[in-house]
Amino acid sequence: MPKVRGATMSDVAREVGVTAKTVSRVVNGDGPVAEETRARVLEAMARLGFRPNLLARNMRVGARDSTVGLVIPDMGNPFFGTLAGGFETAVRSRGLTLIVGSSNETSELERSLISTFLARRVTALLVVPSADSEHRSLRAERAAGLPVVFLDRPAAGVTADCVVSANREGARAGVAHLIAHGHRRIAFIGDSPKLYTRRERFQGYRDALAEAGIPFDRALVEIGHDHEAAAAAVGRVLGGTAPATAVFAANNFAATGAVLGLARLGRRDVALVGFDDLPLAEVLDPPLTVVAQDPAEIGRAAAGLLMSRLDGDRSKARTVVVPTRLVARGSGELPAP
Amino acid sequence: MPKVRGATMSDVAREVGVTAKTVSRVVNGDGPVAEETRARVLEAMARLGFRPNLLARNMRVGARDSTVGLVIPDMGNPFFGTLAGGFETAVRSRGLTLIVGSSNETSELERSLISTFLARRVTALLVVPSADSEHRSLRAERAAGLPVVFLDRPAAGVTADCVVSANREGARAGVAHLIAHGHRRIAFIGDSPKLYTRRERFQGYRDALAEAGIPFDRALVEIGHDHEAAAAAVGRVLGGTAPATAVFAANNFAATGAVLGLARLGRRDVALVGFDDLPLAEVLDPPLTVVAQDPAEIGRAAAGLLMSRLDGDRSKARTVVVPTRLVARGSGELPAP
DNA sequence: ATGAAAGCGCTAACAT
DNA sequence: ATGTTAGCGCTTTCAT
Repeated sequence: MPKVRGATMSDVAREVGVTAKTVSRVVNGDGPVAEETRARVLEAMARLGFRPNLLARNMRVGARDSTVGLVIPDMGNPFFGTLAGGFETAVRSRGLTLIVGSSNETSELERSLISTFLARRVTALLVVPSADSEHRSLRAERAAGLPVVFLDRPAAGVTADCVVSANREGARAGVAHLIAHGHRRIAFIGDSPKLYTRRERFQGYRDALAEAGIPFDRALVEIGHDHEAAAAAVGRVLGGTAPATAVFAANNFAATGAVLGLARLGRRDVALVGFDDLPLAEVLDPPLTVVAQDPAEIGRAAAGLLMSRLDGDRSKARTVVVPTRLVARGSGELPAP
Repeated sequence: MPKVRGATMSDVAREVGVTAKTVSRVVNGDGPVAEETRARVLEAMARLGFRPNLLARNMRVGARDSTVGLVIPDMGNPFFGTLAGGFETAVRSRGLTLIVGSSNETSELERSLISTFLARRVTALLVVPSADSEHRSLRAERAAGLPVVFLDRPAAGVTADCVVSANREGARAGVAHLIAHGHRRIAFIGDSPKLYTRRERFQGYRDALAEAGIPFDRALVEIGHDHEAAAAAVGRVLGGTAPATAVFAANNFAATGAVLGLARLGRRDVALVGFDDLPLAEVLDPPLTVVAQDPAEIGRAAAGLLMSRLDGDRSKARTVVVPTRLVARGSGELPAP
């Protein structure tokens, strides 16, 4: 294993015939340094390929590591990727670097990642909590002043800052859109009810029905964890004596599954609104109407929350709700028969 | 700004009435410690909420920081996200943490990120180089033993390990697939020729034509940087006196643009093969045939390369080519008229 | 304008 | 089985 040790300040100092402290002054531009000395130091730095060791600096200064730890379920999911990107861009100017890990929605990996991040003395912690995790252990860290923000879903076990989408209101708006086009039999296809986002969106669905005075029908509620399950669910809600005329798909998989299911059935008369946008939504036939989330904004909001905490804001935990936006493209505007 | 300073080994030691070194022994389980001492140390650690400071440890041990710096153009792009995920999973067991930054395809941000990572003394550096960047400055780091791997595209200025998709061969296979279905007038819609991946894929396109003895026709080559441009390009190659009967879309945008363009023209008779898979490919009508890349495998391959370097492999720079896979779904199997 | 000494939190290499 | 000393690379605090 090669020693990758680079030149240190002392190395540079020795070259020039000064002390490490002088080099430090040149590097950080604080104390006064003679022009000629500075020049020679800079020259030696360049010649030796010196890079100041940021970790040693942080340690001596007593600062935490200039990183923010982010735990997301899956880096390949563009929702979380975009969120991370929005956050990173927003904190970059503050000199913070993003360190990420994916939990695969398991509480074990999540715990282990958080633990690593804390051992690294991250400046702040951002977590998309997995379904079954709890975070009592973070109370002490929070009490000690470590900013903690939960993303996309609130956490169990701690009260902490949190940024979520307007799931309930977004779903309400999506379903109201279908109702406005004359539908009264609207199916809901979503995740398992144990998921926070599904519960919220389901509430929004019921809100919209209630507002319009449409009775709730259990038979129109289906679970579809993946494409195929959702496609099958579409078949069920479209059958029976009082079939649905419209579908509200409460997540990405449900939406694409619904598209697939409708295509297989050759049904071009069923209205469809999905929750969360898809890159190909507009090339579908008909183009898919969705309730779009704004993951980059969730990241930015988290960054804002975090930075205000770093600036000394000790007020009680806040929850930021990031608005969704109804994007009407065609599939949701099919009229009721 | 709150002091988030946690308990140190000395704090724990003082509590128990031993020396820091003893606590260190307990934490790292190296030297011998009396059962009773160990118990009391553990108790004190728990009580004080002690977390060993990994950064201080790495510094003292003379190890580099246990992170790998990864520079990608865009975290929201699932290709890079999946790549990062594949890498992260593969190196996790080695105790390496991923630190990421996005360059937005700009050489300035890329340079700045690399610089930050080097200042943090990352264990290794992974870069998806932006088009106009050059990395001469990394020669010294490489020479000093820092593992550097370029991803998706080779870099200018340094010879280093590199992992890329089988762009040329993949494109060749995709176009050959169209030829096998009787097409002889096959359009190529892709990025600007200054991009490495486009150049490779274009070569593959020409390889396939040459193999089949089909003359190359400049008029069938179009640039489409985004959906709309690609959709428009489709219109052009389908017009004229000798229109295309099939389209090879050399990237994601070109592929979705082509789908859009064909839909707008109401053309269901034109065969289409895209390069790089899409989550919705199978719900399109007809389902989209693609040459799928394997971003997770690119990440894993990079991890493998990297770890062998960390294990002392000093052999000359290697380039790993990750195979692509033709996924026939329907759009590519439409027969030539 | 520059330097000397001490120490951030931890551990290597010795003691004892 | 435990403690001492020194020092990783840097910066603080005081000198000079």
